[in-house]
Amino acid sequence: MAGKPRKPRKAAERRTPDASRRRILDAAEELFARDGFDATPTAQIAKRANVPKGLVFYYFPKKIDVLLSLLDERLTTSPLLDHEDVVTRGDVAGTLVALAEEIDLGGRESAVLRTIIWRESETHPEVRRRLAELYRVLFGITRRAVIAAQELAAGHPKLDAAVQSFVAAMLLESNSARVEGPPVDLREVADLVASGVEPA
Amino acid sequence: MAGKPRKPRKAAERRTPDASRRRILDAAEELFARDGFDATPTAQIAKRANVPKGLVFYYFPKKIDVLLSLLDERLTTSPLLDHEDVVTRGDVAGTLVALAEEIDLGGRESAVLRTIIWRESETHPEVRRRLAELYRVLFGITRRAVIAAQELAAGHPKLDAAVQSFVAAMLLESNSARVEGPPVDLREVADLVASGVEPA
Amino acid sequence: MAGKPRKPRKAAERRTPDASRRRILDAAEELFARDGFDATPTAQIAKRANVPKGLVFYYFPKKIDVLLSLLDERLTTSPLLDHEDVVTRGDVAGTLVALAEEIDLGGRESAVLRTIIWRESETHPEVRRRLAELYRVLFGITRRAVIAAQELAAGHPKLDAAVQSFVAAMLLESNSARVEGPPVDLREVADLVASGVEPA
Amino acid sequence: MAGKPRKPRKAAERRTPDASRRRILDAAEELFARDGFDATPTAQIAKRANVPKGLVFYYFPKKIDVLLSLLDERLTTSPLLDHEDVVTRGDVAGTLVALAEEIDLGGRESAVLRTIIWRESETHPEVRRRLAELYRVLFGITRRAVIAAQELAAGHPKLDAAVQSFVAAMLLESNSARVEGPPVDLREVADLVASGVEPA
DNA sequence: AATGAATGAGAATTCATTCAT
DNA sequence: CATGAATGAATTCTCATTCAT
Repeated sequence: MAGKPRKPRKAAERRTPDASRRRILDAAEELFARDGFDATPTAQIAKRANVPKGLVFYYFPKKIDVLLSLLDERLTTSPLLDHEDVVTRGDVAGTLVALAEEIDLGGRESAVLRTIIWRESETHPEVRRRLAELYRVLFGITRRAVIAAQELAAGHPKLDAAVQSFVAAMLLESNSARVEGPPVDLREVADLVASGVEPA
Repeated sequence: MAGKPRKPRKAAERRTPDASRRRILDAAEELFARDGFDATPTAQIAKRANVPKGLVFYYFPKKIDVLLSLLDERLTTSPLLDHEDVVTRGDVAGTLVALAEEIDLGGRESAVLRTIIWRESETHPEVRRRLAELYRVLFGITRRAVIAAQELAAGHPKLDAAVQSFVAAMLLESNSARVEGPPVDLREVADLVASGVEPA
Repeated sequence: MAGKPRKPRKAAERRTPDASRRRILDAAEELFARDGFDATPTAQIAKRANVPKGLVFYYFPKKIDVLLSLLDERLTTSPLLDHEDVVTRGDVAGTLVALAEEIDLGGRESAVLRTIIWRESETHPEVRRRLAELYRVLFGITRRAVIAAQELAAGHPKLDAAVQSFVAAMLLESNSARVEGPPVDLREVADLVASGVEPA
Repeated sequence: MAGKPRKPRKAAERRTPDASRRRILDAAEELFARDGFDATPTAQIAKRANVPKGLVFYYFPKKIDVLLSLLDERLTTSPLLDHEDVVTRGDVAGTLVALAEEIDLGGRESAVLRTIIWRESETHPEVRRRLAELYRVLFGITRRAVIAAQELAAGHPKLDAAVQSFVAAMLLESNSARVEGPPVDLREVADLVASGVEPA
């Protein structure tokens, strides 16, 4: 080791601008997920993305912009939209479980989400705003799924409570797993919640 | 390896040893709660505690030890113990709501808890371990409260789901409020959850 | 984990990259030689090199890397190589004295060497390894010089002892002079040692 | 861990003042030998000596005084005196080898010596002075031993060179072993050196 | 005489950000 | 457009030394 002279780069393997930008976001996503936003130096992002350090700031003037871009660009294409396919008519519990699996807050794809949910929400107002929005989206999706599975639920007085309970359980489950805390059984929670909005 | 000798200063008017230590923990508690662990420099803790910078490290060799000590020493005396008084026999929902108010995850007293729950759990393995323990404690308290309110619930197949749902809701509620996300109505969740474990 | 963002300043008139790095090594060399490794703060190196503090760590992530780089890069170009010119055929003693003068462990050029020989060898395993290597090199050079001066010496049973004695004397001489201890007369030692490997 | 409240001490097991002082010196000797003077905090000395931190400074106002006291008090009682018993009349080489074994610069007893010889001699003028003295003592002992073994050597023109060579070899040997450098064979050096001062 | 809490001047190291090329 | 050297404020942590008790 020990600070050797640096070696010049070949300008040959030039990438398209877009490719570099994506590589940076890819790298940041992994690192933020693994180490958190604060604990990830921009230099490390650049290194993992295999781009020069300056380029990160070329595309994202402030470090927080990397996270913000991640949220903006990868939440819309993320599993947060369109979940018609998970719905099983007449089976609210089954629908909820399928939904949880589809959203998969604990999975690799949701790394960015977990980062902001469990960690960076207070760092920056922009991030906080997006977390609030995320909660809203989760509520919306879940509510729509329940109603799709059980039309009568639409006006049910316990619908909101059911939705809130299940979203809360999904969130807790993803975090509990992460810290090796006591397990949350989403299937059982789904049963409980479903029984609350099912016709007597 | 700290290099050269330094010259000390006059010692200030002596406080009792314990006083200084407590002042440091008090200051840290407030600051961690407000700004988070990483965003709180030890120098600021010292300043707020009105003690010299070095004293923080005299009592807590590593910064993380301040947080750990906070967790160790203030979680047992925290609102996490003894909640017999919130129980209303026969009223599971009422009991849960009272419990939530008593625990008050969103309140000032729980500032440290919130910090680790929502932010520092991944920073340090030690903290993660304590978060897992915290979840376990929350589950335990809630389960005992439900059973105390409704003896029949003890063997109820949905007891676990009910407990998990309500704990999850309490946690989500405290965070949702924090980020100004959509509100969680703990009373309604309590009703839903209670109906799941009540005798038919 | 360095906390909050800091705001940079205007970059000064640009030097060639290599220039800064060399300036740092130059400064470190002088300071390590004069004050020792531990007693030389990186800040002082930067100051003497007339570069900002951060640049030292840009090139040498850890302080020890400065010393290690010094050893790696300035020992090969140091007076430790090629000493054919000091050899006087048939005059082992004269050759040894000339060699000692050439190597000049006590001289300005050998400042870094002296530092690690007499002081930092135990600090860091990396340095220790290099010191062992240095001893080996000194032995090698000295042996080759003796053999070059006296071909018969090649297989002489006392060759090793002669080499070891003279190297030891060179080292002791450089240190004894440094601490104003009793003088070591290398010429006399050379005579003694030479008489041991000369043909009867 | 994490800065627990301190436990009061029983004033019962009071030691004699002298015992504490010696314990401090014992601890310092081991630590200086193992880690070097600079790298050994006074706090660690106190801990290993099992005395309160303040006591170190009670007996030794400055840290350097610990080292200085060590040199003053343990060099006179050290194996540096009286070596009549190692002398074998007529066998200079054997006498030198026996002497080296007796002095045992590489052994545990000489830890302090090694510390100052190889490391701290430049730290403080006081120490440097003592190192010079140490060299002088080593020279004296060795010279006396040689003369005792070989009376004729007293006026021998190569006596000084022989003494210097052997002392140098002893020093190099202890250091070379320490850093796992190439071995120095003191027996062979003794033979070489002895042959230089033996009658033809 | 003994003690351990108190003190603060550094020391090493990190890192977001700038900017000349 | 791209790049990597440059920058310095901020941070954690160390430790000899003092001193009230």
